[in-house]
Amino acid sequence: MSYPKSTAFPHQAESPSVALRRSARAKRSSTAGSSPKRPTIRIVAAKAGVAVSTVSRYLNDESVSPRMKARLSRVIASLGFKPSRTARNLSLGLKGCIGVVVDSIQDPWFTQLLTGMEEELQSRDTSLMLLSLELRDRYDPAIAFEWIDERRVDGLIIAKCHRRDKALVRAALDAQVPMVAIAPDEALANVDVVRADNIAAGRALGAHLVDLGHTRVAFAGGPRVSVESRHRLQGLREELRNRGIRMREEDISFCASYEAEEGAVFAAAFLKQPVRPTAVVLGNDALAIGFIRAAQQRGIEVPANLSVAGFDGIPEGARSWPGLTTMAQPMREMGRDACRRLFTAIAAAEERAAVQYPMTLVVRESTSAPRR
Amino acid sequence: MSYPKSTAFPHQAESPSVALRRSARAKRSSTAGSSPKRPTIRIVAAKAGVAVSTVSRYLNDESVSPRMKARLSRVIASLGFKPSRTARNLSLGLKGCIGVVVDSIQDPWFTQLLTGMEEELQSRDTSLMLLSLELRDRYDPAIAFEWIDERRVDGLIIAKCHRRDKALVRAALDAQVPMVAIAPDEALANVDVVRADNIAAGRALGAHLVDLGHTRVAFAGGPRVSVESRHRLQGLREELRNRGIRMREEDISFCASYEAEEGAVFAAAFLKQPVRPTAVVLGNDALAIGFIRAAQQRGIEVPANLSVAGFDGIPEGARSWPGLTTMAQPMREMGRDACRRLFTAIAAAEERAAVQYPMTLVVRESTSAPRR
DNA sequence: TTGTATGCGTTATCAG
DNA sequence: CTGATAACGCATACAA
Repeated sequence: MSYPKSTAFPHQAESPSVALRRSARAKRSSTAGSSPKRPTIRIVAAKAGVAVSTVSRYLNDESVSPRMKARLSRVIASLGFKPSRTARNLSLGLKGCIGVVVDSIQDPWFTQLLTGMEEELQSRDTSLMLLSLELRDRYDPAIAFEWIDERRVDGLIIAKCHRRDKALVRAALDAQVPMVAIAPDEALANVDVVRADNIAAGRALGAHLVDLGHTRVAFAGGPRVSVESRHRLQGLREELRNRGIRMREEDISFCASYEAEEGAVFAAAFLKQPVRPTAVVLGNDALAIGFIRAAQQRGIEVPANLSVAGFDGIPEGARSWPGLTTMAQPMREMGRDACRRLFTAIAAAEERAAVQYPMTLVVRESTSAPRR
Repeated sequence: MSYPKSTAFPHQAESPSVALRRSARAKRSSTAGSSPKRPTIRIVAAKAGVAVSTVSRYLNDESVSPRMKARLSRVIASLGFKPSRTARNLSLGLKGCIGVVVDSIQDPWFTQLLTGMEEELQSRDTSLMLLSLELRDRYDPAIAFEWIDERRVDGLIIAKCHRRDKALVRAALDAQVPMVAIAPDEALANVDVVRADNIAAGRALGAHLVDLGHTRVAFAGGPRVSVESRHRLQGLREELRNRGIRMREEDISFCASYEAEEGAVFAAAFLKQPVRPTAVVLGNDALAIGFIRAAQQRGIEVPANLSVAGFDGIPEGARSWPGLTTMAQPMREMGRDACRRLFTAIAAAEERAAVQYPMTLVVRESTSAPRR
């Protein structure tokens, strides 16, 4: 049943270009009518008795007389004509393709974003190229630089832009490749930014915990440099203070990354304390999930012994037990918006802007009133 | 801090085509030297003192004299020339883009697959279009049909092809759009198929459980029509029988889908039994995760009271507690292979094939010896 | 092996 | 408002 290695991968022998050329040749020679050959703008023009330029205008500007519109509309429908996006792109000097860069495609946070982008790209008939910066277990932005240098993409979306990506951002800026950053870890000048309102989210989560009766709350963010984490902490701290609770410095820490493993690492240290906070807020859901796993491993019951909450609202948080209380980002909408902004930037280099989306509190089982 | 709705979405006002045309116009008129204008094959030819066709051949056939090769290689390097993929595609009648269809992009199973595709597509400089068949909460393959009818993609990869997708497969076949199916739920004729060896995987998991000392094992698959589930069960059953254990019909069932929710539904029924098996194998990891959540919710300890295992090897299974014992598929490699096969199919309509990849046992915390 | 000429399907320019 | 024609950058018959 298992496959013989020798026949399982016979596809590397031939270079891509050679293979594709053979394809085209075959297509042209096989005039055996097998392919009905799609109609072109020229055929439409001929059948309508007008010039191709008129058809082109009809397709774009619409600066055509009503009578002409009606006629062309009929001819196009009867022919089933669909303009060739490839030819259009060649003429316009576009690629019909945008690049999407992220640390890892596997990140569930990104997956939701991608769903939003999918929606928007479909309606534009634009394709995308994906790049995981850590695909091969080490940071490697080389391909992104190629995209920029060789203008292989019409624009760039960079998700969770870190400090280490600064060179990438600069390259895109220099090459005048339009770019949108989603939830960058740092403030970015001259770049469209789409992110959630983290300060407000921190406040909302703080309110939730205070309402439950907690009086000592810990926070463990992602990397210390992450502005997202700092804002979440800021909001949390503000809300607690407004409610008369002052966070202790010893209850505030930062993890090496936003990965679940680091949440577990933090848990190991945190749970050693003889007397500890009754609730802990992690910098994101992944950290929280890693934290809860480590806590359960040690026999700590969540939320009976300890309330835990996160940020992002990834689906995984709803599938585990206890379900994770979190501040959810409107990821799908943010993904759509990032695409829209990118397209307007591609169309015309206008002024950059930054938006903030509100997050919504999702209460599940990982938070409860503290034990008295 | 939160955004005013009126300014958050100013991007829908203009039609995509109008916007893009403005862009091109701007580019051409702004001859202010801002864009260094990438060199073309014609410029290379001129600088090398040869015909463009020679350069083209150098780029593709390589049927060029060694001296010419050396010269062109130098010129191309000095100019930093990169061929335009758009122009190449137009000439070859290709799109430079493949379509990838799946029930939901959010499926972690698919996410791993996508990572493999990413690798392969990068090296080919090909982009992709994504389609979630259930993006808008109901099955809607309309866009996939458009891709096929309008030849908007050079080929199609369909992940987890179900019975309901038969019309799609037939349309692609009729339109002669090359296609590769990954882990289809049914047997498919005339289509390249990439899947894991589910029978062997079922056996391996059965061996693991018998080795632990289990003598009564239950199985709950995905939909009854799924050939993947049936094969997994078949392998499991065979291995148990070989070890002298006969599965009871009452211990075999199927879920309405492969989603976590259905695992929880099954758990509700399963856990009602006064006397029950000491181990349960779910049709995939998602079902197993849903099952475990429901079990924990009812105070059942896994694996102390019940061992649980799944198939697929999604990352989430490693992040929960207890970690999920599973048969892992080489998803990344399968994603790569699917792309490779698609490209060979695009290059030349050869005979179809089917491969099976071996799965590997990953033992985590959700399985243990049964309580005596 | 190399050069010439033409085609791929669309848009932009400039007359009419 | 409409038509003719030159790009866009590359591939390929065919001839040399």
